[in-house]
Amino acid sequence: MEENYLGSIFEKYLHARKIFKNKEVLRHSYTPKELPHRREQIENLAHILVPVLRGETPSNVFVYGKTGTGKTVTIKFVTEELKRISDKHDVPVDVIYVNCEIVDTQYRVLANIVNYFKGESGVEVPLVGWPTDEVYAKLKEVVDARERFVIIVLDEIDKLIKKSGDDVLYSLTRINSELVNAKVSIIGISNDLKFKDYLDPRVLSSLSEEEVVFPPYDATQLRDILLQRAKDAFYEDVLDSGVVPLCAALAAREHGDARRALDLLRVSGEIAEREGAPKVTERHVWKAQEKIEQDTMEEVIKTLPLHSKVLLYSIVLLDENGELPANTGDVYSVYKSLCDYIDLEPLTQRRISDLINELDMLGIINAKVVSKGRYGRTKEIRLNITPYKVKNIYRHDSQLQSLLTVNMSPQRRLL
DNA sequence: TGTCCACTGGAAGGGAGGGCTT
DNA sequence: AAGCCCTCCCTTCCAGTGGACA
Repeated sequence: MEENYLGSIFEKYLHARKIFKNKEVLRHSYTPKELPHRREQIENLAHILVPVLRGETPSNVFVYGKTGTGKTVTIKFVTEELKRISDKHDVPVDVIYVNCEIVDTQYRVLANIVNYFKGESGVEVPLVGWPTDEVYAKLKEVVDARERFVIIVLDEIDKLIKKSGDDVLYSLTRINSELVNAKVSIIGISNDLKFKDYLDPRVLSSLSEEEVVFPPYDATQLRDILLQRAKDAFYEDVLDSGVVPLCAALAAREHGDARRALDLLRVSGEIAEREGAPKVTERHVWKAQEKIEQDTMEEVIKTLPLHSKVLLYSIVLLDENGELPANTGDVYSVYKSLCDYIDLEPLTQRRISDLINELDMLGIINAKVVSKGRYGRTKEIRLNITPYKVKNIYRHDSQLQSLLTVNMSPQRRLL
């Protein structure tokens, strides 16, 4: 019996038509051979970088665009192409890619650059320990070891500035005056324009000698991108004709995010595959949309700090009691009882007020400031997710499991 | 028209923790 | 190791406020 059952699962998969030819093509990290609708940006960047081939230092570049507008992939594409051509003409070019979301301190950025050359110089900077000055001196030494062009790509540069200030940029943008052999130029990538305000004007003017803007894709452009990738990712005829347009339309709604579009297409395929369906249909796309949204929401809630989780649970309880929308005071009193229950020192109402705003920003709840006249000014708080989902997530959280057994009387007494 | 509620949200400052410097 | 500094999280204090109600 057991074997028959298992057997039938295997049979089902054996006979199901294969969906994916090459799933890698749909990953964010994949660099396609062609980038639709980015010709203008590619040409701009090429113009900016082309002096390298004549032995001149190219301008620094500042690249701006929202997430999923193809900034990183375009830069990678252009720099790889530049390297290919320059190799052919015997112009030594090194491109160093630094993701500042991960490498987010001055020290680590400099260390990363020095370590890029460790094969050649034999110098390796440890993760911590050296004074920053020394790393910088070492950097100059290894970079200047011979005549060459060094292009430093600082992706998510806004994160670096916000965390560590603009000292790194200050030193990197004027490093050329201290080098004899090598020339350095910088490509800064950001999805936040406001971060420029934090920059020293001298750094800013030096960094944005040239600027390249990546506007969001519209639905038609997203469709072209998806079609191009789908050709390599899926077997022929497994995609219903409505699938790609729907993925494109849904992603266009989310500020034209190509990453989101690719995720949708990939997850749709995965769902179809798991169902053993012969084709990917629009129904699978809707399911994928729901899954992605749920997954991100779940991830957000899971990584919430403890007090925010307890706070969220008090809103869940109020919801189950039919007492939403509630105001700050109500939520705070339930929160305090819950803290009491699990032996947690409660935060002050002032702090909770901020945490409520944070939950609102994350889209988990809605908090609107209203004035109830005689009855004061407060926030009106609503839940944006079903209580069931929250409980489900807390089920696996050892600190919060005990909350799941708590019920609330209509007088808001915990039972 | 004024009062007064139930907060809001700014400001200042404490303390823990982490990284850099000495 | 010790000192310093910065950042983050949080508390305390408080002036400010939109509008129902008298």
